[in-house]
Amino acid sequence: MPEGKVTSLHVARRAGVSQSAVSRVFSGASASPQTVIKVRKAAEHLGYRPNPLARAMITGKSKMIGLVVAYLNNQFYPLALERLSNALQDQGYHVLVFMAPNDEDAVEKVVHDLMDYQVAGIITASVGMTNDLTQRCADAGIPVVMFNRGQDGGGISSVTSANVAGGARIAEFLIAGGHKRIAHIAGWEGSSTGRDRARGFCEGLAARGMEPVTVIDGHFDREIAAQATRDLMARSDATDAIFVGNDHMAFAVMDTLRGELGLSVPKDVSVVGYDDVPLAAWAAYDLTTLRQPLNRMVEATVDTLLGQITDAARPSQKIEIEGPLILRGSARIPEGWTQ
Amino acid sequence: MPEGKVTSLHVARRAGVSQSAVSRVFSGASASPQTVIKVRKAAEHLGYRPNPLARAMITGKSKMIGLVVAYLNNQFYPLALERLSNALQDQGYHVLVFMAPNDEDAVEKVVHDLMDYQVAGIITASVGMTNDLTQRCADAGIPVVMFNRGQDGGGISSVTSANVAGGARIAEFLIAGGHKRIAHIAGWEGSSTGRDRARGFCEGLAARGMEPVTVIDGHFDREIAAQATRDLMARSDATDAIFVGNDHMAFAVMDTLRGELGLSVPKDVSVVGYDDVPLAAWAAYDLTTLRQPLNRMVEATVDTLLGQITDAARPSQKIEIEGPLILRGSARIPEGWTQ
DNA sequence: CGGCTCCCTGCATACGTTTGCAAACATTCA
DNA sequence: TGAATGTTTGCAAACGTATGCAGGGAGCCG
Repeated sequence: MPEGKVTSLHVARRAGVSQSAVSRVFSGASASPQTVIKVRKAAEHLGYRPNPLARAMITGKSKMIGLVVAYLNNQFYPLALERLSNALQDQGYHVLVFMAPNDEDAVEKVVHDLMDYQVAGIITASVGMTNDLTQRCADAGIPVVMFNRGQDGGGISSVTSANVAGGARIAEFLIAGGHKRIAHIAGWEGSSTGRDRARGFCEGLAARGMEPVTVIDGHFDREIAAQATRDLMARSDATDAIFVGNDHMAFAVMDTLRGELGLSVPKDVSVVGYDDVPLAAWAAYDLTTLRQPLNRMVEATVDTLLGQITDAARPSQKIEIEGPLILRGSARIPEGWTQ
Repeated sequence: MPEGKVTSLHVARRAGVSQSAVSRVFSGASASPQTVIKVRKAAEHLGYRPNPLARAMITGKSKMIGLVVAYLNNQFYPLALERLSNALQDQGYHVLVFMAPNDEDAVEKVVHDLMDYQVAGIITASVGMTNDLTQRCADAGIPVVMFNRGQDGGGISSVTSANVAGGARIAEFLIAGGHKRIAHIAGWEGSSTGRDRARGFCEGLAARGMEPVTVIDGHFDREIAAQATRDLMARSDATDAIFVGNDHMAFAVMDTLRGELGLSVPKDVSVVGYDDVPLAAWAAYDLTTLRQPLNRMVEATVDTLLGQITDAARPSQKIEIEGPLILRGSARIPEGWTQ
């Protein structure tokens, strides 16, 4: 059995061929059947494994995908990470994870680090990028896909759920449920996701001649959402329904309503979230929410990214995936409501 | 401004020195102050950044740490990942994430992939490794630290909380609370963590002349824990307290007790978990649990790993960190109980 | 049988760094 | 002033792979 490192040269010697031949066998270039057999056999005997770093040096592209993510306390993102990583592993790629606070400089620094590693592509989740930065990635030949966030500007790919439609759907649902004073604790206004859901929701209400009691920015943060709930319920006009910009905040809203204010959900107030993270289905919350189809979003993200990696000319695309409203116990269900 | 790629050679030319000089400046080797200045200036002007892959080729060690993790649905692990990644980023390292089901072959495959990337070290979380495999890593000069899991065999480092002591502490607490029929839904028996907590718990009971009503393996799984709860409560001897092997399962136990069986926690049954993930503090669960000091565990993990990386001779160590019992509303608090 | 094409193959170079070696230089001390 | 010592520096050889190029062989057709 072999010592330390075994290289393509060792394999070549043992197989009685040149190093190039070994390289060609393992990089899928053409080689005669006999050569392939000889090389494979020698390689197996020696326990040879191609060195991906050396390969990356030559080709300029490593088999790594950079994943930039701001935080993992919202259950949605760990799951996305898990699925993304699995899907990419299946395709022979590996995930280099970077945490980056959601500010411009930090993201820029992180992306530079990623470019140093010659990643084949970048996925950002819950993180924004300036158009300037995405342009520089494009110049470097590194495709970028934004996951669960969009960008108005130029040619950057993104995969989101149909947030505007989702917001509108929830408006429709709450109105049908007979709610009269509906409030919205929105996602962070600095994110397309938060803005789109809010817009769809307000448009949905307006289409039926209503408007929200108020819209408060919850910044996707538990504490802020909890405080927003207190403020909201302290007002004189009794709010009877709250659409919360994501599940993570919705849990805080429910905790505040029930635990702190002694209100009943949905008897006193209906609560609807967005995401359908696993926790939403657990009995303690049983949250009615609009599902983001995680599996399909991950699939679309991987497809788009790998597509752009193998075919640099492929144009960027903005993919929106519709998700269903999941009816549970946190919001009154309109009579005769069919999914 | 520079085009495409700028290498150390470009910098060398502009600074009027040799390429080696540039390398020495950036790798921290000795160089005269004037050379350093000339090189730094030229580098900045050109926007030079050393290529970490080329460096890894030569040195045999990349600035990447492999992180192997089985699943991310237990909130504890995403948080650990987040903290680990941040701590390592601060030290100039980056995290290569691999998902691996907890079986021997899969882990072996994944570790080989990691070795191909010449990672400087490996952290496994919620994943076991055979002694044979850790030996091969050691042979390859790659230190391994197991996070939240131990290993009986030889020289492998691990960082866990003091699971035996924690289990015993919970036994003490539940007995002091006057519970008479105490059950344990244990963590996976295949994990040191699960075994140690169970052992400490049983020993703690025994020390006070009690023994558990029953011990069921919950496999760290929600569904299995829920079923265990049903089975448990269907028995004739009314269980009045359950110690659950981690919070993730404890939530399922509470959901089942309250939502499905209509029991009250803690009036009918006290529930105690293990981990103190953020969700445990949320009003909907308000779970009494033994805290694993995540920050200190992460710190110890990073210290140990980086220590072994910089000093290959450093012996492996098994670190146990004690955590406090966090009193909340899911278990009856003994009168006069002081932390 | 000659010429043509086509497929394999080996040679040599390139990728961007680190590092051993020896030459060059500066510094100290006798 | 000369030798001895220590510090910088450049040269060149690695690290392990991919790939353009040209030579060699096989096959086909006339």
